[in-house]
Amino acid sequence: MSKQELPLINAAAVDPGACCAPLLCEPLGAAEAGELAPLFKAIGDPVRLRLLSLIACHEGGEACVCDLTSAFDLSAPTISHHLKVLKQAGLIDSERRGTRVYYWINPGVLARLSAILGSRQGAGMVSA
Amino acid sequence: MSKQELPLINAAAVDPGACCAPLLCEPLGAAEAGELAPLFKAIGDPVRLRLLSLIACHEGGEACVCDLTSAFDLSAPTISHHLKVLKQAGLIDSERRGTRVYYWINPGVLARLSAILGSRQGAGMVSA
DNA sequence: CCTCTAATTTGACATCTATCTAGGCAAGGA
DNA sequence: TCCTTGCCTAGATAGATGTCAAATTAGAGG
Repeated sequence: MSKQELPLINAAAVDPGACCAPLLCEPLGAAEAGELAPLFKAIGDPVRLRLLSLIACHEGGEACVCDLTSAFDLSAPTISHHLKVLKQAGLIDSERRGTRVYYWINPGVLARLSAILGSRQGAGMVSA
Repeated sequence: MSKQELPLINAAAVDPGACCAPLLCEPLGAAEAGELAPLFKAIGDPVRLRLLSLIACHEGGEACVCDLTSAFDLSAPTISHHLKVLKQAGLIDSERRGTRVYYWINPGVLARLSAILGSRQGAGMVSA
């Protein structure tokens, strides 16, 4: 049915020079998959996806926990838990400043994930 | 610390015309997050990530279950289960041909995810 | 009609996860 | 020193998830 749409992607995948979407290029090894999957898993939760977005879009590229908590109907410990998951996955980083803790996005990781899913673009151009 | 790297991303985010990385552009709404998260969750498992890659890279852009099962140290029902998850997420599609069932990738969905994570490129160009 | 192969469904089980309440720790101000 | 604010940790619990063995369906041939 939708097989007719595949050539477009595969054309990019076969491209020898700029080939950079492993997922569509060559079969992902078990090791690589074991490395990548936890990253996708981390953003595979609505709360964490929104947290990531809120942090990225917040003024100055960083947000304190109090800003984030107020955006959800969840308890503070729950938000804290999700932030921990994102941080352990390497998607965000944090720093305590006075009484507050600020979080910001680790932009390279997101770009890498995008490149892996995309057919080609976004690999080299975004990271730098 | 890594705040110095953000402006690049944000520059793209502020771009009024081509702005298409919601996650980095504007805070993701709960509804959108609830729609996107299951997709990331589906690829947030090493086995499913490899399955997706195996299918995409297989000759002809499609693979039968027997090809896939042999690549893992898992029982057939388990593979079947993961394929079902991927299919229900809309990432793959399938068709029975004789005694075998063939799976292929739904390329638009992957491109969309890539665009959402990427800072800009890959949004409009891949979908067509 | 029986059998063989390919794939899925069912049911069970152990593990993981999201969430909460209660309590603790750190920084700053009275 | 004591209180207040901001955030995290610990422990508990209900529900989701990954896996397998056993049973079931679907197609192709004897």
